[in-house]
Amino acid sequence: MPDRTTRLVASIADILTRRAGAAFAAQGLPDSLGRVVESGRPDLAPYQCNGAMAAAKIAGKPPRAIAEAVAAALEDDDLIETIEIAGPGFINLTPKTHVYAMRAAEISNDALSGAEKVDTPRGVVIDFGGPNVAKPMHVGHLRSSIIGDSLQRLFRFRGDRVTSDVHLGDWGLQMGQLITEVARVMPDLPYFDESFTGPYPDESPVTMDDLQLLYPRASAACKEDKARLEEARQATRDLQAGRAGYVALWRHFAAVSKAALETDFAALGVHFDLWKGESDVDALIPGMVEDLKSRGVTHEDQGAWIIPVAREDEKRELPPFLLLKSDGAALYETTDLATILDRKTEQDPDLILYVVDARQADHFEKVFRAADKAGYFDRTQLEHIGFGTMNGPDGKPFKTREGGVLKLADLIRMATDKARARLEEAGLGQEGSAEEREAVAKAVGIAAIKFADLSNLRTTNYIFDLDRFVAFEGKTGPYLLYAAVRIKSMMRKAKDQGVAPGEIFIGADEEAALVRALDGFALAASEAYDKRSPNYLCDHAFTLAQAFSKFYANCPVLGAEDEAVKASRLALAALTLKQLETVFSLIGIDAPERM
RNA sequence: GCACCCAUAGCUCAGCUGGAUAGAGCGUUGCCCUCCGAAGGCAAAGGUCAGAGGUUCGAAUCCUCUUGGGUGCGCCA
Repeated sequence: MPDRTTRLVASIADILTRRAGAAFAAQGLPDSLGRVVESGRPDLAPYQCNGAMAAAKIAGKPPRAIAEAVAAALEDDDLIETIEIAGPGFINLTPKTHVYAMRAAEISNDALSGAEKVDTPRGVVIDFGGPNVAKPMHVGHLRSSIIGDSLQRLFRFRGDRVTSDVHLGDWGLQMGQLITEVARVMPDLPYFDESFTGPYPDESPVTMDDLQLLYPRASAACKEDKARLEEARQATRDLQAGRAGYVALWRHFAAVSKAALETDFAALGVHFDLWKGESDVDALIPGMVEDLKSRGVTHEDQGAWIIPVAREDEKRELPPFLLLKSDGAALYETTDLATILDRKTEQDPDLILYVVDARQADHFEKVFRAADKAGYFDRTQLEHIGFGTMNGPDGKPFKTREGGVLKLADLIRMATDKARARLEEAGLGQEGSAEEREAVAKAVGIAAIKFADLSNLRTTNYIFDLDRFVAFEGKTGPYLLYAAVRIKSMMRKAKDQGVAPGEIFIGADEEAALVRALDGFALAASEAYDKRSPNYLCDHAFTLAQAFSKFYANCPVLGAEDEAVKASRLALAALTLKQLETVFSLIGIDAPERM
């Protein structure tokens, strides 16, 4: 039996890092030099440490001498098979095969599939989605929703206490525009009669479809006509001042919109803890403004109340934070600041993340600085998680063929249609019921969209190409689902044959490589967490699926001659499936039983 | 004008705290199903990492400049 005196309880790279770090420390050098990573030259060894070269400067010794001392110290290590020095001082490490077996067993028994919890869990509010009342969700909301949802899943997974908030756009000028538009179309409604004493009807005078038609019309009219715009502004002020008819009408807008939004988010598989909106903090604004005035944080400038946030030592021309417009009305900056106050009282988070289009970077910088300056919230605990836009094939923000914005619901339907066509074309998943086939098509469509979005670097723009996303070959969501489904199929077959997973041991190279891939999850999860970038999770899922495919092609599982090999390989397959599904749960996709 | 994001294979993109021969996927050209789902595997071709300096034993990565593209910049959200 292999030597099992040492338990790992960390990734293989981390354990080797500790061993190498100790060897550096023994030479009086910083243990951080011992960092071991997966090798860039897997033909030489699976892991490498480059610390000796960096150490040469500190120690004033040739790097090879340092590397040799490290190698000598680790020569008899119970985890290391070979340790070799190459080139100027690269230390190449090959772990003993039982290290892989031990690590596989650990990951298998681990609730987090090998990932690690954060050291100190924090309370985190994640603000994302950000849809508006009266406007249907469109592709512009897609990234915020998908990235934000993945982040809330990941932060929870790693142990933080997360509160997600959709932060509905329900309170600005757009509401006044809408109210005045409805007044034009249906002037006889009681909402516009100031002498009306109520009660107002329970039934909304407008449907979601009506709103979608009325809002763009109102918006365009206000752009063209100044008087029309002033009318909308006045209505906005009246609404915010509590004019009963407007408030009643506004409630209908909100309720009708929310119902539609809930449907969209449900289709996307995105959940929010809170459905708060800008209007919810309206009541906090007068007190906040008073507080800021009395403490001299804000002052009047050109008729408006501002908080200067530009700094002397920087060249950028950051405009001041606008607390109140010259007409006394609040802006979205105002509600964002008030929302910070609200969250401080309600959740008292250690961190607030705003998953919003990168184009709003300046806006958030102003809000964060203002919050800090007012003493409401520390700047370091506020983060704008910006993202690039989704562009069409022409490299410009995505538009439909008609030039309009594509609704989210239509996008999902398009993806599902394509997925269904591909499934039928390939003759896959056709044995189930019509309902099952439809569910599979939808799962594939959603996985295609989400994976394509999340696998891009968060900060860059990306080109939307549905055909590429829904392709079943290559680095796509559907391919990942396929990889998982193939394992599920194998597990069913194993059960039928009475084969059970057993103890994992490593014989073939592909088995070791598969465990190395599984082992990489801890790093992927922490990178994704630290950088607030789910693309590390996507990369990991794909790397793992690829490693499994190689294993699958070269290592017969149920066809293995030896019963112990069969049981070990089946356990590896089961473990891969488990971790794959864990990663899926973090990027919000779901593998069906068959497809 | 100022600030932010970006430029890597024909196309779409990765590249962690600077490390060896810059990686995937698609596409192209071969090969592999009497064998667990070939939506797969193996192999080949394909690169002045936008350009120029600098720091370093070592730069796609860090610094400066230039070019080219995207975005934002006082009372919309």
